[in-house]
Amino acid sequence: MVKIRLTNSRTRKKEDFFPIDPANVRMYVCGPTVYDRAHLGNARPVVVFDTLFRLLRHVYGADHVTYVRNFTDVDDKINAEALRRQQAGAKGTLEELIRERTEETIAWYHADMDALGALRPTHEPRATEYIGQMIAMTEELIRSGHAYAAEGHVLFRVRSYRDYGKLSGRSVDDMIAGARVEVAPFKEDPMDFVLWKPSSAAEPGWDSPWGRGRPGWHIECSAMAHELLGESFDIHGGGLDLQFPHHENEIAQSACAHPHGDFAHYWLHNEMLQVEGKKMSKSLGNFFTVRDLLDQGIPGEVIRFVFLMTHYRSPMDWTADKARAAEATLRKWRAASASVAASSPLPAVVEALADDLNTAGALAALHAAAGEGDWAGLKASAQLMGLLTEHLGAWATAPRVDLSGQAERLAALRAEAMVSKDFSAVDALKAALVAAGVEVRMSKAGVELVPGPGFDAARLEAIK
RNA sequence: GGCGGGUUGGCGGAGAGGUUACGCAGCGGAUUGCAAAUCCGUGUAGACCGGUUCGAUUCCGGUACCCGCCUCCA
Repeated sequence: MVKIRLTNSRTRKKEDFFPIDPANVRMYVCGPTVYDRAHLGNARPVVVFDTLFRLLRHVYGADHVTYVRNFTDVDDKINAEALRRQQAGAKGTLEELIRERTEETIAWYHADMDALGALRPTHEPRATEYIGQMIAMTEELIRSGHAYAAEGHVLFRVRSYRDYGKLSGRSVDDMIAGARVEVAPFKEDPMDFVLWKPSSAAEPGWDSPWGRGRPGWHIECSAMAHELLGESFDIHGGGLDLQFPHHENEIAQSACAHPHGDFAHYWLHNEMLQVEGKKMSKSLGNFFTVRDLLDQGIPGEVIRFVFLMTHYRSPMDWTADKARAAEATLRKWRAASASVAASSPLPAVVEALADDLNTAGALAALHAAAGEGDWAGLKASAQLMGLLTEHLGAWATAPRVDLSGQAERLAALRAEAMVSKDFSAVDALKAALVAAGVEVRMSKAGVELVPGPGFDAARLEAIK
């Protein structure tokens, strides 16, 4: 059995991974809020944890891993978008427009993440389908004294959980000193956070013991993880920005509501994404979605490769340069392994992945395999990482065009030129072919024409 | 202010207390009418200052700089 080691944010150490039940390894990852297209930053945890999912399936068996990633479909940005549509004349109630918006966004999300070669998780629960469980959990927290109702809200009593702040290395008192917390008259303590809040008529709401309202953000993950994975499970993942307060709050709620469980054993956090050295933000004009890149003709497989070039715990810089390098490598590997059947993943690749998901090291092992001409091993290993798979490969398939006529013509001109020593006609045709995106290979053996990345059939037609 | 992370050769980016990372680019060569593609060869890097050690880029301490979170943006 391959020994997996993971850096546990909770202990800040790299630890051997021991699942609670090897027959059912369980992982929960915080998913997107479905109000708009996923931007590139959203895609990083998807690829990171997809890679971990694939590794776990490889080690424990495909049927022995349960991966849950939620859709947050209760959110003020969704409400705002639905309201905007209604005011713009869209038909339907607010609830219908919200549902419409989230359905649409989820479909986009699936399409975009599929394009990155991410497997669908075992379960993709939507917050709106677990409101009952959230209410039940909130009631339990009130009953056990960890939460209190006030003015239609229910708040978690942070001081009632001794270990609050442990995951992110903060103390409640330090945080109060920072004083960047929402102060509300009904809070016992400024750090207390919302489990339930009242909804106005213009907001979606559900009936509850505290009146019509909606859940706070953090409770959904605790409720869904409990429902689908149990009181204790193996891995909880997400972006580093979620470590505080989101994950801290999840732990507090879950630990207090289910004192006999210990929630997640291993916490994994991926570092953030940057673009050309800067944080991606709308104000800097470097904000873009996964779909934007795909529409520009950058294949999802290339995006995935670029992500895997950097270890998940380091900030990753997206650059056009890296995309170019990744595309060149993938083209080479795809061409070389196209007609080869995948064997089994190389030990060096599996070991690199098992060592805290060292994807950069795994890619290096792939390069080594390429150097040795082990295309069967390379293909199997790359596929373990979600690369060189069937369904991602369409972009790299050379256009099916018959270039034999041009090739014969070029060969004839060349043969003449060899005698006359006047190569101008040969060079002119070659230049035209290159301009049309055709790779021209001439050797003693003959002339070979291969459609390249920028192949342009129209320009080829123009050559006569 | 609090907490956390980082600083590796032209660029990207890993591992390992002492032996070539790797990729891209570059350079040299083979090959080619010239190229392209391919192949071969080629790089005394480790922010700074101390400490531990026979030996540190790798461990420990400090300094500088950068970044993230604490503002429901992953």
